[in-house]
Amino acid sequence: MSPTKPSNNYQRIYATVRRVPEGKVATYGQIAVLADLPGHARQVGYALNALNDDTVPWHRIINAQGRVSQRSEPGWDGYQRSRLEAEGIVFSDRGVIDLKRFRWQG
DNA sequence: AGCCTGACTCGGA
DNA sequence: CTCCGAGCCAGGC
Repeated sequence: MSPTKPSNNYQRIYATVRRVPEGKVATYGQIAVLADLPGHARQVGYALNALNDDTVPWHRIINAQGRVSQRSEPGWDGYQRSRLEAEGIVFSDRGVIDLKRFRWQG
Protein backbone atom coordinates (compact mmCIF):
# COMPACT_ATOMS: atom_id res chain seq x y z
CA MET A 1 0.00 0.00 0.00
CA SER A 2 1.28 3.45 -0.80
CA PRO A 3 1.89 5.46 2.36
CA THR A 4 0.74 8.74 0.94
CA LYS A 5 -0.82 9.85 -2.27
CA PRO A 6 -1.33 13.60 -2.69
CA SER A 7 -3.64 13.53 -5.71
CA ASN A 8 -5.68 10.86 -4.01
CA ASN A 9 -6.54 13.34 -1.28
CA TYR A 10 -8.23 15.62 -3.77
CA GLN A 11 -10.41 12.79 -5.04
CA ARG A 12 -11.36 11.95 -1.49
CA ILE A 13 -12.29 15.57 -0.86
CA TYR A 14 -14.41 15.73 -3.99
CA ALA A 15 -16.14 12.48 -3.08
CA THR A 16 -16.98 13.84 0.36
CA VAL A 17 -18.30 17.13 -0.98
CA ARG A 18 -20.52 15.18 -3.37
CA ARG A 19 -22.13 13.56 -0.33
CA VAL A 20 -23.44 16.88 0.97
CA PRO A 21 -27.22 16.83 0.44
CA GLU A 22 -29.24 19.69 -0.97
CA GLY A 23 -30.36 22.25 1.59
CA LYS A 24 -27.39 21.51 3.82
CA VAL A 25 -23.92 23.00 4.15
CA ALA A 26 -20.57 21.78 5.43
CA THR A 27 -17.44 23.53 6.63
CA TYR A 28 -14.00 23.06 5.13
CA GLY A 29 -12.76 21.47 8.33
CA GLN A 30 -15.74 19.15 8.42
CA ILE A 31 -15.11 17.98 4.90
CA ALA A 32 -11.47 17.43 5.78
CA VAL A 33 -12.41 15.23 8.72
CA LEU A 34 -15.02 13.26 6.77
CA ALA A 35 -12.49 12.81 3.98
CA ASP A 36 -10.18 11.25 6.55
CA LEU A 37 -7.85 14.24 6.38
CA PRO A 38 -8.23 15.97 9.78
CA GLY A 39 -6.50 19.32 10.01
CA HIS A 40 -6.31 19.81 6.27
CA ALA A 41 -9.16 22.26 5.95
CA ARG A 42 -6.96 24.49 3.83
CA GLN A 43 -6.42 21.76 1.32
CA VAL A 44 -10.16 21.36 1.00
CA GLY A 45 -10.58 24.98 0.02
CA TYR A 46 -7.58 24.76 -2.26
CA ALA A 47 -8.93 21.63 -3.91
CA LEU A 48 -12.27 23.29 -4.53
CA ASN A 49 -10.53 26.32 -5.97
CA ALA A 50 -8.75 24.17 -8.52
CA LEU A 51 -11.98 22.30 -9.10
CA ASN A 52 -13.62 22.61 -12.46
CA ASP A 53 -16.47 20.13 -12.19
CA ASP A 54 -20.18 20.92 -12.03
CA THR A 55 -20.93 17.55 -10.47
CA VAL A 56 -19.38 18.73 -7.21
CA PRO A 57 -21.61 21.01 -5.08
CA TRP A 58 -18.73 23.23 -3.97
CA HIS A 59 -21.16 26.04 -3.15
CA ARG A 60 -22.32 24.09 -0.09
CA ILE A 61 -18.91 24.41 1.49
CA ILE A 62 -18.43 27.37 3.84
CA ASN A 63 -16.00 28.32 6.60
CA ALA A 64 -16.32 27.39 10.26
CA GLN A 65 -17.88 30.73 11.07
CA GLY A 66 -20.93 29.94 8.98
CA ARG A 67 -20.00 32.57 6.43
CA VAL A 68 -19.19 32.34 2.73
CA SER A 69 -15.46 32.64 2.20
CA GLN A 70 -14.34 35.48 0.00
CA ARG A 71 -12.89 34.16 -3.24
CA SER A 72 -10.05 35.54 -5.30
CA GLU A 73 -12.50 36.74 -7.93
CA PRO A 74 -15.25 39.00 -6.62
CA GLY A 75 -18.83 38.18 -7.52
CA TRP A 76 -18.61 34.45 -6.98
CA ASP A 77 -19.41 34.84 -3.30
CA GLY A 78 -22.75 36.31 -4.30
CA TYR A 79 -23.31 33.44 -6.72
CA GLN A 80 -22.61 30.89 -4.00
CA ARG A 81 -25.00 32.64 -1.64
CA SER A 82 -27.72 32.68 -4.28
CA ARG A 83 -27.29 28.96 -4.89
CA LEU A 84 -27.60 28.22 -1.19
CA GLU A 85 -30.64 30.42 -0.73
CA ALA A 86 -32.23 28.68 -3.71
CA GLU A 87 -31.81 25.41 -1.79
CA GLY A 88 -33.47 26.79 1.31
CA ILE A 89 -30.42 27.97 3.25
CA VAL A 90 -31.14 31.12 5.24
CA PHE A 91 -28.59 33.91 5.71
CA SER A 92 -28.73 36.46 8.51
CA ASP A 93 -28.32 40.17 7.88
CA ARG A 94 -24.59 39.77 8.34
CA GLY A 95 -24.49 37.00 5.75
CA VAL A 96 -24.08 34.30 8.37
CA ILE A 97 -25.63 30.83 8.16
CA ASP A 98 -26.99 29.10 11.26
CA LEU A 99 -24.78 26.02 11.29
CA LYS A 100 -26.85 24.46 14.08
CA ARG A 101 -29.69 24.33 11.62
CA PHE A 102 -28.13 23.81 8.22
CA ARG A 103 -24.94 21.99 8.98
CA TRP A 104 -24.79 18.57 7.35
CA GLN A 105 -24.19 15.84 9.88
CA GLY A 106 -22.12 13.30 7.97
C1' DA B 1 15.85 22.33 -5.11
C1' DG B 2 13.70 26.80 -2.60
C1' DC B 3 10.23 30.57 -1.89
C1' DC B 4 5.48 32.56 -1.95
C1' DT B 5 0.58 32.33 -2.05
C1' DG B 6 -3.96 30.52 -1.00
C1' DA B 7 -12.17 29.11 -0.93
C1' DC B 8 -9.11 27.38 6.46
C1' DT B 9 -9.04 26.80 11.59
C1' DC B 10 -7.90 27.61 16.39
C1' DG B 11 -6.52 30.08 20.47
C1' DG B 12 -5.36 34.31 22.64
C1' DA B 13 -5.58 39.56 23.21
C1' DC C 1 -17.24 41.45 17.87
C1' DT C 2 -12.23 41.98 15.34
C1' DC C 3 -7.22 41.24 14.65
C1' DC C 4 -2.79 38.34 14.76
C1' DG C 5 0.21 34.35 14.49
C1' DA C 6 1.15 29.48 13.64
C1' DG C 7 0.24 24.92 11.34
C1' DC C 8 -1.14 22.49 7.24
C1' DC C 9 -0.36 20.84 1.90
C1' DA C 10 -0.24 21.70 -3.24
C1' DG C 11 1.05 24.33 -7.26
C1' DG C 12 3.56 27.90 -9.92
C1' DC C 13 7.98 30.36 -10.91
